[in-house]
Amino acid sequence: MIQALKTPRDLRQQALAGARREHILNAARSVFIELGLEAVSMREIAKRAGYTAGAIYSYFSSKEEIYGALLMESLERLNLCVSKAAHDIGGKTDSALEELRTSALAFYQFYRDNPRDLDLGFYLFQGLQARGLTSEWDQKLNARLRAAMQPQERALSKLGFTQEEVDTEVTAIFAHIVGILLLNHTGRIRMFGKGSDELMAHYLLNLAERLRLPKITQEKIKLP
Amino acid sequence: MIQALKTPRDLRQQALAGARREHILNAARSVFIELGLEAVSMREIAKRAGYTAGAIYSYFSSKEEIYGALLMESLERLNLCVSKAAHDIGGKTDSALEELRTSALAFYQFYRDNPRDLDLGFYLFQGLQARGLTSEWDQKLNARLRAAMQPQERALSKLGFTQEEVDTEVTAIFAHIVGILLLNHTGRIRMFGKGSDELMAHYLLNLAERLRLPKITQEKIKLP
DNA sequence: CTCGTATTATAAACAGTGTTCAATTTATTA
DNA sequence: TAATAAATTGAACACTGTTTATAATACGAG
Repeated sequence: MIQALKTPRDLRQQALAGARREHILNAARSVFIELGLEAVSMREIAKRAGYTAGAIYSYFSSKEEIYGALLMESLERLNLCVSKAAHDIGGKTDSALEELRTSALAFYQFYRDNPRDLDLGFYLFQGLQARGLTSEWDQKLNARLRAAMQPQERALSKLGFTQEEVDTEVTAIFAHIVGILLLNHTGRIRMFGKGSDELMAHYLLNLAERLRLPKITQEKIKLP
Repeated sequence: MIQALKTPRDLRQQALAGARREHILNAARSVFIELGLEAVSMREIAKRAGYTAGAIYSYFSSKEEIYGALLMESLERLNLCVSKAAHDIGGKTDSALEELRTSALAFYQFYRDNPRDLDLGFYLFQGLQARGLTSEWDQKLNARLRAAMQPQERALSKLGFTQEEVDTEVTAIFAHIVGILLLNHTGRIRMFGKGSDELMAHYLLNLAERLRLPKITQEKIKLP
């Protein structure tokens, strides 16, 4: 029977299905937080949710899609964290540089203090499409990640950079912070006898000086 | 029968075993290069080596140990590549800054042009001990990775930095390059509409300016 | 050359994994 | 209450890394 308009019953069932989906997501998050990414299995998630492994596939098309949903949540928290920090400092100072530093620092601290979220990000962002996640997911996640950089972009704009320069600078800052986080996360940072906080502080200080540099034309440079 | 000294036969067998180990390693490398890290399985390696999966365990104690051996090879190539670049430029200029840039660039280019090696590094360096690799492996791999930074350290020393400062700077450079590579590798760099070469060029230029900065005391800074 | 010993490879099994699907139970409407 | 739709199961499938008893092979000693 074809039914174009949704009856009240369909709506109710849809809501219930949504709640069940959320319930499974909670179970997945709990096992992820407790046991870590590598230990997450469909059967373990199902056990905690009071289900059988197969049942989960009525609500998620794959395990990776669950990861995707968890990562989306994570990025949402990141955005909350960063924008809150930017807002707080915004009221206390009119220095765009301080805003930039605070936003960058908040980004760094979020992942420093929530290593599981870093796990998830590193894992899933490597080969989204390779893991069966559609490019729709890719775009959504990208958008939320980039949104977390927005306070920094605004600050850079205030500092007088052109849009082109803002893009370059924010990417550079992002790369550096991610690099520090990765080094710290993999323990490889001990290789140099440094701490990630130390490195981050060093970078933020240098940042202040670097942004007063004369503008540089990069067009001439072509790496071999 | 206890035999302290090795008989000629033992030596011969040991050599043969070594050759077979190398043969298996070659098979593993070929499947890794062709199919990628995720597609590597013991049975596939065994098939290419003309073995059965179980036989491999006479030569490697685990799959991760094969990865470890491959990563060690990879780091050896990296070292060759970087030190060659540093040596070549060393003859052409007496500018320590150019040496620094060239070494850093060579490091970047190696991984840009050999994404499989980056795969391996990212995968294995996350949780070496978590994957059953002994801390002996950890130390060896760390040493080879750090060795690839040595030309940069030497250049920084020439530039008059103290050992403490050299450590900080080389770690910062390492972090930044790794960050760029990760961004590029995961495709996340398109998020900002930039290319990794562009970013790297930008960084190397800024590097020139940054290193003329007045020395900074970081001790005062404590991140919350 | 043959025998007995070591070395080496095999094939099967084990305990997992993600995923699919026919069958069954549960819930809701007519 | 009967018919229909939705939700859940449990078994199966094709994998994975790893272990181990068994069989095949190579090799030196007599």
